[in-house]
Order: sequence, then C-alpha cells, then structure tokens
Amino acid sequence: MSPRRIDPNLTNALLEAAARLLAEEGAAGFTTRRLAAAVGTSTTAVYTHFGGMDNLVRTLVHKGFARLHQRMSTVRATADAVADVIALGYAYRANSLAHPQLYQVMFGSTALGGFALADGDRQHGRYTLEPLVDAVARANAQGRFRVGDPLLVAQNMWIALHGLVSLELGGYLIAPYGADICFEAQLRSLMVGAGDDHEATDASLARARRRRSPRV
Amino acid sequence: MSPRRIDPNLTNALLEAAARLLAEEGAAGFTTRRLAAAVGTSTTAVYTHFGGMDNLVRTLVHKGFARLHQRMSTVRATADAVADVIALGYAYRANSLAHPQLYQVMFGSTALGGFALADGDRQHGRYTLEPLVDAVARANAQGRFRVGDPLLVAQNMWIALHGLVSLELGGYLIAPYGADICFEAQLRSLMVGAGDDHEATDASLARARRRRSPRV
DNA sequence: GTCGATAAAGTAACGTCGTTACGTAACCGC
DNA sequence: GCGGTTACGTAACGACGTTACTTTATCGAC
Repeated sequence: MSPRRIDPNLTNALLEAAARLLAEEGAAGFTTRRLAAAVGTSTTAVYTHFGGMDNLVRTLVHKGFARLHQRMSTVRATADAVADVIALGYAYRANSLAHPQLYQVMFGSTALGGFALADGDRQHGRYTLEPLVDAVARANAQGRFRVGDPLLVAQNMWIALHGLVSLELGGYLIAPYGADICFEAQLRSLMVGAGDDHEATDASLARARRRRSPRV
Repeated sequence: MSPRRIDPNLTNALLEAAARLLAEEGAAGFTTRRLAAAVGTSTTAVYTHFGGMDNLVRTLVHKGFARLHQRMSTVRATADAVADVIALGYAYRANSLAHPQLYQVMFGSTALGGFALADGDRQHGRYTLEPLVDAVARANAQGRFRVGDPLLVAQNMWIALHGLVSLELGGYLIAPYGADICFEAQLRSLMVGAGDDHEATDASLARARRRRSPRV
C-alpha cells in the first residue's frame, strides 16, 4: 500500500518550459498541448502536477512576484533616499521589460489559458511595495518629501510606473515622446509632486542613473 | 447580373450584440458562436460583414475611442485651466469604469478573440489627448503650470491615469487605499508635479468636483 | 413581370483547444 | 517478490475559430 510518487523533475521541467513558452511564443502560443510536447510528456501531466492550466499559470505568477520583490530588494538604501526611490523605479521597469509577457499576466492584462487572478494573487503585488514604502519614508524623514502616509505615496508611484510599463509594452508610447523620455519625465514629476524641488530631484536622478545595473 | 446586398441592419445588430456580450459576459464568453446565436444568425455572418472576429473587435475598439474622445470633449474650457485638467481626469476615469471590458481591450490589456491591436489602432488613443493637451497648455499660460512641452506633460498624466484605471479594473487597489483615494491623491501629485502649488490645486480640485456629471 | 447572375447567409465540416474517463505500468512498503 | 496506490499515456468529448460548399434572396436587364 504505497503509491507512486510525483516526479519533481517533471514539475520543474513543466514550469521552466511554461516560462520559456510564454516568453518566446506569447500568450497566443501558450497551450497545454504545446507545453506537454515541449517537455516530452502528455497533457495529463499538467493536471496531476498542477491540477489544471490555471494553477500552473498561478505558480508562474507567484514566481514572477517573488523575482520582482527580490529585484527591488537589491536596491540598497543610501544617504539619498530620493535617489533610492528613483533606483527602485528603474529596477521595476527593467524587470518588467525583461519579462514582458509575464508582466502582462501578473497584472491582469493578459488572460492566459483561462487563468484568472484570484484575490490572493493580487496581494502578492503589495509586499513588493515594501522597499518603495521604506524609501519614501526615509525621503520624508530627510525632508525631501512632504507627504502624509508613505504607503499611499508609494502606491501612487507604483500606479504611475505600472501605467508607463503597461502602455510601453502595449506599444502606445512612440515618437516623439517614447517610453524612455516619458519615464524620465514621470520620475521627475513624481518626485516634485511628493515635495522635492527640481534641482534636488535632478541631482538624485543623476545619482540613481549611475547606480543602474549595466545589464538591461 | 446584380448581386445581393449586405444587410446594414444585421451589421448594426452584430455590433450592438457584440458590445452587449462583451460588457455582460466579459472576454471569456465572447465567442463567435454565442454572438451569432444572440442575433439569431449564423457564424458566417461575422465573416461576410467584418471578415473575421478580429475586425469586428477592431470596430468596437474604434467606437470606444470615439466615445472616449467625445466624452473628453464635453469638458468645457473655463477660467481655471487646472480645474479643467482635473475634470478631464474625472471624465477619463468615469468613461473607463462605465465600459471596463472594452477599456481593457482598447489598451491591449485583454486579448479578445485573437484580436491584436495594430499600430493604427493605437494611434486612435493619441487624438483623445487633444483636450488634455489644450488644458495643460492653458494652465501653463495662466502661470499655474511650469512645464516645457504640454504634450509631454499631458501624455504623462494620461499614463498615470491609465495606471490607476488599469489597476482599479484589475482589482489591485483595495483598502485602506482604494481607487477613489488613490485617484484623488494622484491628481494632486500630478498638478503639483506640473508646477501648481498645493493650495491652488485644492481649490481647483473642489471646483472640478462640483462640475462632475452626477451620473457615474 | 420574368429571368439570371451575383453574393449573402446557412450547413456542415476541419483542426485545435482545455479537460477528463479509462487503461496501464511504475513505484514503494511490506 | 507482491500488492496496492497512483502517476502517466491514450483517446475521447464538447467548444472554439474558420472555411469549403450549398442554398436562397435580391436587383438589373429585358
């Protein structure tokens, strides 16, 4: 009376193939059959390992949030908290552009294989804000920002960043004001809107730009 | 040698049923077969009238942009250009919330029946900005804003608004800082970020709120 | 008013999709 | 090694978008 066990290698292979399939083929080519063919198994494996295509996608989304959180956490706190906020903005956009298809699934933009975000999934987006909330609070303490609740301000910055990335991925931001220009202008507006003055913002922006990780 | 002509009534019936189907059932229930059943015809009618499901959706998207443009154009220019900008923000959000499913299709969030936005479709989003660009330019002339190019600033406001509406429709903005609170806070930040001072922004915000159309 | 050409609209099929009942065979505890 | 449990493969089902093929409605020429 001892059952056969699930093969963890197959679970990982499915996840990796799914991530690759989504990144390379997009949501259109993301089908159960193609996924099974890619790992050399049958479509039923998706059900024994994940209980359905939507749960597999849910796992991908959770991993995406974890990676975003990790990427944001690599931004170290410095003496210039506004530069930290800007650096977090750079990190957010860089991570999104590195995984555009997954980003659109994570934020409800793209429906993927009947996958619909549950309330619990959306909450994963919230702890990602922690580093940003912290940086905003420090900028407040340093007298650069003049805001009430750092959480509210951080959330609004996130909203604006998401708007930019979302429209950039959708191809809506074109010449003469492409995504790069809009992004820089938006960062400036966000800092000034939070209470910083123009000169200090420009200095912090230059400082944050120097910190940017060289790889895109 | 005289052919049979297309029935315009059927074309309109398809469009209206498609809009209703999308609004009521969402993208999941939006299928060729259900659409045909709703208007009491067969699925081939979609092909003779539109050449495919994607072109029908494209027509819906174009109508959505036209309606958004019209809605934005109803915001009249007043002596308080900042209040006009805020009123345009209200109008944008109100229109989006009135047609949430269509909004997500218009801005590339939701893939609908194999429909993919073409470059030309995305350009429809640009002339929608015209009233906003005008209001920003007037706020600049009134000394309320201190911005370079009104188009760039208007575009950034649009980006932030889209981020808010997008996350609101996705259900990401919840207590304690729900969509309403974030929206107000974001409007303030945008005005201040564009050069206005806090007191003047609050006055314009109150003025714009009074102008809001009573219906949601 | 009748007829014929032309195309709109209906029928039915094809291939693909997600999902699932069923059969098989691999695994672990004894 | 044996037996029970279950992962996995096979094959099917219903629904999807799309399309050859058929039918039928329509309008101009006479």
